[in-house]
Amino acid sequence: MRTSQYLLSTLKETPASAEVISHQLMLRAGLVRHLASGLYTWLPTGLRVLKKVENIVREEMQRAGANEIMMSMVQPADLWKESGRWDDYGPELLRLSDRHKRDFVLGPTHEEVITKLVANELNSYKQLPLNVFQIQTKFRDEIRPRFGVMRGREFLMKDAYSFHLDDACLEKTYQIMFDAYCRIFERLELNFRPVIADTGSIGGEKSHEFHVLAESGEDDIAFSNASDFAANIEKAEALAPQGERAIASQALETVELKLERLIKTTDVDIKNTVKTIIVLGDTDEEPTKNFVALVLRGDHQLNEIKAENISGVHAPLTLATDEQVSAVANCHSSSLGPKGLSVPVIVDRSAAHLSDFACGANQNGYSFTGVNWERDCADITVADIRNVVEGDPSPCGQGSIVIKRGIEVGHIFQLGNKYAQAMNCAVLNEGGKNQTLTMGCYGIGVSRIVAAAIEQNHDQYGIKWPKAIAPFQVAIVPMNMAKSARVKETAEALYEQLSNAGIEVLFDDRKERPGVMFADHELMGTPLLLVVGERNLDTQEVELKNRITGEKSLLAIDNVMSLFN
RNA sequence: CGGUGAUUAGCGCAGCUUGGUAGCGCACUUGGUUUGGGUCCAAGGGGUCGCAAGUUCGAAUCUUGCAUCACCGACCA
Repeated sequence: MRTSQYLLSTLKETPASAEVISHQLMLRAGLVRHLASGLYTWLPTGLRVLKKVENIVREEMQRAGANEIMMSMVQPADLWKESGRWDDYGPELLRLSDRHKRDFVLGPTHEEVITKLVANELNSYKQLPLNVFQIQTKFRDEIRPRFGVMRGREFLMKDAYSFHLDDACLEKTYQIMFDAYCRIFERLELNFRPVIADTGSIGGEKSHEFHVLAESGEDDIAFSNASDFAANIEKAEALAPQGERAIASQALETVELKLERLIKTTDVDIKNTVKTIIVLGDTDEEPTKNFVALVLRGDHQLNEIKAENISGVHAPLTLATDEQVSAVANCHSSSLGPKGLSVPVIVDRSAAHLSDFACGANQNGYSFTGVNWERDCADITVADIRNVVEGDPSPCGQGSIVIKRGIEVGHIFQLGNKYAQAMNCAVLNEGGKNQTLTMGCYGIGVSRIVAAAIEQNHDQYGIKWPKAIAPFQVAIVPMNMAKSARVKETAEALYEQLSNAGIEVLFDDRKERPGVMFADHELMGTPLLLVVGERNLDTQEVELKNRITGEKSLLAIDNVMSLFN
C-alpha cells in the first residue's frame, strides 16, 4: 500500500474527549473515528488490526474443533420471551419493532438463537458434543459507554457455544476452550491472566475470565503472591481470621458520639468497629418488614455479588432508603448498629471475629463501645460478604493477596441447562429417551482486544504493536525522494519486491519531510521501518529501525527479504 | 437514570463577566524555501458560535427549554 492512496488520517493533537491512552492513540493513529456515543467507524489501519485479531481467534477456535457459523444480529423477541430474558435483561437490550409492529432485539449475545438452532438440527447423542462459534457485531445499550472501543455499545465479539449430554463432557470442552484462550492471548503477545469469575446474569456454575493486566482496567483482580491463584475480586473468598476470638473484657457502654466521630476523635481503631448496612430482603413478608442487615468491619467494603448470593438477600442488591432505615432502626443510617435490630443480621467473617468492638447504637448520635457478639448481640449469621483487600491470606492457602487492575477480554462459562431447558433443546440418549443438553459458552471481545493491546504496548511516540497484529509488517520511508532519482528507484524496487512476496508493506511516497514520516509511522506502530536515503546508497544499504527495541542498523538491500523468512 | 462539566472552523482552545465587525495555534489550499526527526516565508479557503424560543434597535455573549458529548456510580466481551 502506498500512503498516497491510503486513508492515513493521523492527528497531531489529542482529542479532548479521549480519556485513556488506547482511545487517544486509536484516534491519533487513525484507527477509529467517533460516530455517536459508544459507536465507532473503523478506518483502514484499525480494520487491519481488528481483522488480524479476528483471524488469530478464528484459527485457534478451528484448531479446538469449533464450527464457524454466523447468526443474525437482529433477533425475534419471541426467542427472548421463551428464554425469559425479554423480562430479565433490562434496558441494555435494545428493542425495536419492524413495519408489522413485530418485536425484535439487537443481539447482545446469541444463546437463544443458537440453542434454538441446535434444538432443531440435532436429534441424537451421537452428534455430540458440538461446538459452534461466530465472530459477529454485538449491540449492548450500555448505560455508560466509555474509553473508546473498550466499552462501546456496538462491538465485535467471538462467541462460541458448546452442547453436551452430560457435565463431564462439558468439563472436557471447557478445558479445551480454556487452553485455546491461553493460546490466543499468547499469540497476541498480551500479558494476561485467567481468573476465577462470577457467572453474572448469564447464569451457570463454573466460569473464568481472561484479563489483560493494565492500570486502566475496569476490574480488580485478586492474585496470590505465592501461587497461580487469581480471581475477580467479586469472587475472591475472604477467609475467616485465624485463631479464636478474644474473650470479652469490656462492659457495654453508650457514648454520645456518632461512630464516625468516635473513630476520628478518640483512640478507637476503625478496625475494631463494625458498620451496618440495611438492604432489601427476599422473603414474602410485607414489603415494609422485608429487610436484612449486613455488618462489616469498619475498614472493609461490602462485596455486592457475595451479599446478593446469600439467601434472604434480594438480588440485585438494593440499599434501603433513608425512610426505610428509619422504619427498621428508628435512626439515621450513620448511627446503625447490629445490637437490638429486629431484622436478620448477617455478619462478615472478619467482623464476627471482633470482640470489645464499637458500633452505632441505633439512636441518632450515639454509639456503643465494648460490644461483644453472643453476649450483646446473639442472633446472627456469619458469612463472607466483603471484598478481599491487599495482604489478606489467599483463599488458595498459599501466600497473601495482591490486587491489580485488569481488562476483561475473554469469559468462559459452564452454562448448564438453563437455555437448553427453556428452548427445549434435547436429543435421544443411548436409552432412546429425550435428554436435555448441557451447554458451555465462551466469549472474546475482539474489538476490545485492540484497545487492550495498545494499553499494554505503547510509549510517548505512539503504539508499539505486537508483530502478530501490526497493521503493516514494515514501512518504507524514503528520504527526499523528490530530489533523488536513486532513492526513488531503490524505494520503488523494494516496495515491488516486498509486495510481490505478499508482505504487508506501507510505502510512504508522500512528499513530506522525514520528521513527519517518522512521527506518523511511530504513532501507527509499524514494527519495522526501512529508511532509504542517499546516505547509505553508495554501499547499497538501507537503515533498519525497530519500533519495539528502538535499534537502528544498516542492512544490505539484497538482504531485506531475509527479514521476513 | 442520578450527580458534575462541556458544546465557538477538521483538531486544541480564546472571546461570554460588561450585548455592537467571530479570533488564535495546528491542520488544509497555492507559490516559494528546506530536505535523515513534526522547516521557514507569503498569500488564501473554511463558521447559521449545538438546536429552539424569549429579552433587545442589536445576542456567541443575557433568560428559558431541548439535544448531544464527556467525567463519577450501577452493567459487561
